[in-house]
Amino acid sequence: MNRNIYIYNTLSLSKELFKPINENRVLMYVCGITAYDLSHIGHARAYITFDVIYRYLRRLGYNVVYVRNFTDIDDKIIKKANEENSTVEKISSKYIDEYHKDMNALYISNPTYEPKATETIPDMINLISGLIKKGNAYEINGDVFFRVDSFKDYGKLSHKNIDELIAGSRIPVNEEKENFLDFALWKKSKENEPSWDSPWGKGRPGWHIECSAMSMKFLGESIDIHGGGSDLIFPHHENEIAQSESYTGKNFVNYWIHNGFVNINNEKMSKSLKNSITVRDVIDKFHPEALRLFFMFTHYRSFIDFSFKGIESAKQSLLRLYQAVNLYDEFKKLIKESGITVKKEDVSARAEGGGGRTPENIENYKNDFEVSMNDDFNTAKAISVIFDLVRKTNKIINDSMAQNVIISKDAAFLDAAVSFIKESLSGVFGLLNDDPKRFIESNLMNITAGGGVYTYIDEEEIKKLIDKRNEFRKNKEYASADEIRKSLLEKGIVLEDTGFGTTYKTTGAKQL
RNA sequence: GGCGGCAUAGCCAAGCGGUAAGGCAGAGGUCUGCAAAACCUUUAUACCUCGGUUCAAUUCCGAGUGCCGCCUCCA
Repeated sequence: MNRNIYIYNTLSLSKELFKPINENRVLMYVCGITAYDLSHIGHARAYITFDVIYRYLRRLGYNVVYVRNFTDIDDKIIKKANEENSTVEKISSKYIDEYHKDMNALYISNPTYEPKATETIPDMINLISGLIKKGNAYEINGDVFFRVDSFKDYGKLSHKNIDELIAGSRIPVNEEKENFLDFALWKKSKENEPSWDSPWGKGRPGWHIECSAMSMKFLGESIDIHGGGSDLIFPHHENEIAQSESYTGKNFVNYWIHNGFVNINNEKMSKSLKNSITVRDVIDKFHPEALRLFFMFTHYRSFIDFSFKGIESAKQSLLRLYQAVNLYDEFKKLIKESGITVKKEDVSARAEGGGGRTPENIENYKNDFEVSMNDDFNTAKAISVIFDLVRKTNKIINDSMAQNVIISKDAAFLDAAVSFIKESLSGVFGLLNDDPKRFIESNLMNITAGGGVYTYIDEEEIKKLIDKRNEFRKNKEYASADEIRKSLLEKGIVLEDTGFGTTYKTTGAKQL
């Protein structure tokens, strides 16, 4: 296993050789959601990105301790609770449940720990007290703020300088604070808000402090990787650094990893633009793995423009992957049952019709795959290695079936290749969770309206017509059979005669 | 205003100093009553423009154009 991973570090804005603090253990923290609404595809991208990183590091033999938190106390949750005449606790636990459903549906593996902010309040209070003692924070009437001026490295992650931040300020200065950049560590609670006792009276934690507290509680004062969406760089992660490093005097995080945003029509997805798409919107219509693969095709740091057309394309690619694995399974069955001969004499076999193929070495592909993943988790490149392999295995199988013979070197390569395909797709990318045969069949049966156009279909009527047409076909009355197919096509229904009967799908272009 | 990112075939997207991965769509072929599906083959000789460095640039540097993000809660 080649562990020379290069990771793009937001701190240095460059790729750095990854060296974990402990030789065989990786400490990783990823900022989770604020639980007040259904997860959107931006969340999906973030957590799929880190899921792949998590899976890959484990595959390289690292023992990864992975923490992904929940923010279950915050302004937005309080607002939602008020709107729905509910409680903060009920709202957050509801959306945590929904989130888990989505994560499971997307085959995102469970982190080692999933702490909630509200379970870590005492740790936060300790942290804040320590910061006050050290002069890094101050209290004003029950609120506690972090004194940004006290941390000389402020801005090192987002590469901003404090003076310019002040000059470019878009928000009104809070007169109470010493400096408008100072951020809340502890907020005095208002009436009817959840609150906790603290040395500064009843209140609740500010947002940033929770991640520092949870990271330190579960992983220690210094960790290897801290990740999240690129929108968290400033101010959230910048603030985390300030708090944590002021408190411990140690380096908080060695590698900061941030994933790029999901755009809709080339614009940022946001609630205010009313263009946000939930995970449910996608997986109601497409296989969850299509979303995963859609993300894998683009490097995690790039923007990605979401469209159902793109998912459709990814779905087709996914089908190709399943088809390849299925073809192999069928082929193995064929070898067993009927007689495809495995020839040992490579030279003569190839002369007879092996196609002059040069024997392949699976190690080259494995190496290319690893080198790609080691280069800042370049999944797009790694997946292209897999597709190369797919073409090779399909070809070997096709040639062998046509000639009724397979040379032993090809047979060995084929076995090794398919097992690598399966293992890397499922192990690293989290794909191929379904049985290939089932996946393919359900896909052909699937009534898809391409491009997001829904079509009304009278299923009974179509089934009757299909039966009628098959009668004609049995009697070799092909003209009448074609007539039925043609009439359905005009309504946007495509018939397909497959090995397991006649199926149909819609073109999505026409309305019934 | 400050900081940062991006611009590669019809679409999506890797590559980032040695002459363009991969996917989708399209075309041709194999198979099939015909089709479809599947599989194979095929698809970039100005890599936004103009300069520069170099034996060599899509890749580095400079200028320009066009998109986008952060600077406010946000994955």
